[in-house]
Amino acid sequence: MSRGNRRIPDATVARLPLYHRGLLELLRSKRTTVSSEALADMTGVNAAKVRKDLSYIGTYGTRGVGYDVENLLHQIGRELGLTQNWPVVIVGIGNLGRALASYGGFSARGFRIAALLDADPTKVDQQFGDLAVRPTLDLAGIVAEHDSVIGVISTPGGAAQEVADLMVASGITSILNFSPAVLSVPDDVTVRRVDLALELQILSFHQQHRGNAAAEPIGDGDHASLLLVEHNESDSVYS
Amino acid sequence: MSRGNRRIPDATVARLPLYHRGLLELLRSKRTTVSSEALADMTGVNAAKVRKDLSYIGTYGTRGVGYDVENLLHQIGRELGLTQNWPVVIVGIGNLGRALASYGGFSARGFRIAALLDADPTKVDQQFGDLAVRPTLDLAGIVAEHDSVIGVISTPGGAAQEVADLMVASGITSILNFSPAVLSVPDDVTVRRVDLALELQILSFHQQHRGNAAAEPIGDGDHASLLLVEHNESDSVYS
DNA sequence: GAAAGCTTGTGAATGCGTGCACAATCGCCC
DNA sequence: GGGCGATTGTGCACGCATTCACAAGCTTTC
Repeated sequence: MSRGNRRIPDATVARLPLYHRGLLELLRSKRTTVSSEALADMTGVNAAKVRKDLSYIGTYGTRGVGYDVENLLHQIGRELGLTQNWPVVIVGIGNLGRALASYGGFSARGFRIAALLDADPTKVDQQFGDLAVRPTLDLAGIVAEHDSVIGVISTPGGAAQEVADLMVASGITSILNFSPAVLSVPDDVTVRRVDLALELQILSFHQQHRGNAAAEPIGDGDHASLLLVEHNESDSVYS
Repeated sequence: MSRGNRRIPDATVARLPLYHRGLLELLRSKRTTVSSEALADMTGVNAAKVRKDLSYIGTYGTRGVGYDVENLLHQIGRELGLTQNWPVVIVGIGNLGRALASYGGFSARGFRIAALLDADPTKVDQQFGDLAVRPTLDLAGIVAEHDSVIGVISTPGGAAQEVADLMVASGITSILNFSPAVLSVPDDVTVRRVDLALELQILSFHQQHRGNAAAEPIGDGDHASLLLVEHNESDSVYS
């Protein structure tokens, strides 16, 4: 909407929050303008890429000077929809759900935790901060009370699809999924998945393929001794 | 090493853990073979992409039949280095650090939490599960005791670079960074960043650009009323 | 033992993202 | 008021990733 009419590439969307954070920092240190190169250094991005990214949302820079910090911050915030203070509902109040519930970074960046839900009756009514846990089935009612709720799933993998279905039925169209499950949802629903173990496994790959001479993998070439660590999802961060 | 001699593309590495998890599930349900299409359905990936990804690590399929679940699981696990039971050290025992410490998914997938560290003296010696929190400065000693430690940073953003420097100095070459800070490290160190607020902001973008008729952004075109939610990183998930 | 039916592995085409390089433009100074 | 240094915005070329399409190859059936 407004100026930037071209479609914004996904890769750019993923970096806009990075610039937003960098600009916030500059604002606090009273800088009024910033060059693409300075912003690039702060965010670990190539300077040309910064300029191209910003060009998708409009022409807010001044040649020979740079970008006005305050204005650019506002424009990016508007593009990202951070002016709206989106209500967030967290389903699954295990270790991770609790950590998310007390995460200052959410409320500090345009999000407001509207409710904590859990299907376990022994968890219902427990108090975290100024919110009490409510039964998962209250979801539809809560969504109806707010505009454009964003759903967060921090249940074990086994319950995730069920929760997602409930979210979709309640009218939620944006879901952040912390469970290892791969969710299937209608096309008009956006799901982002954050998988903690997966990230470690990717690191493991790099560690393994670095020259580091750590012990060779066990059972190389002989997979009779198949490693099969138990796969118990119940006593996890989710429950 | 061994068969797959070609370099494996990053995009493929990021998907291997997905296949690994899918295969684990198949193994539990006693399936002995699986086609690329079935695996694709389970993981939400295109079938041709599955085959190409797998072809990078070797030729383990049988035409007309599919892949042997047990063998493929072993091969992917070996490629990812999951046979090694990597020691993981978590620095920053706030809400998130605690959630990670009790995360069953880590120990269930080839990782073992070797130590919990925090710079705050009031946190030191607190017990979580069977581990006591130790001072951050013990890091070098702990790394020396183990092979190929993977570092996890769950401190507030302000302390992250300092912790990263300490990790690098201690010999750690793989870091998982949950803080919002952008770390600068030597080229031979791999850093992956998981930013919870960033994920929500990406969702916010999609929500905003969906046709949904939710209220237009406040202060459109007039950025005098700049949104400036307070940016207090101290009372967060990290502390 | 030949034919039919699957399924893999991969060549080739396409699309997306990245980064260089440079013209266009601005502010500043003399 | 003109020249100079700085910085943006973007055309273009390159490389990586995705997807299609199909030959190669295995198993089963008759």
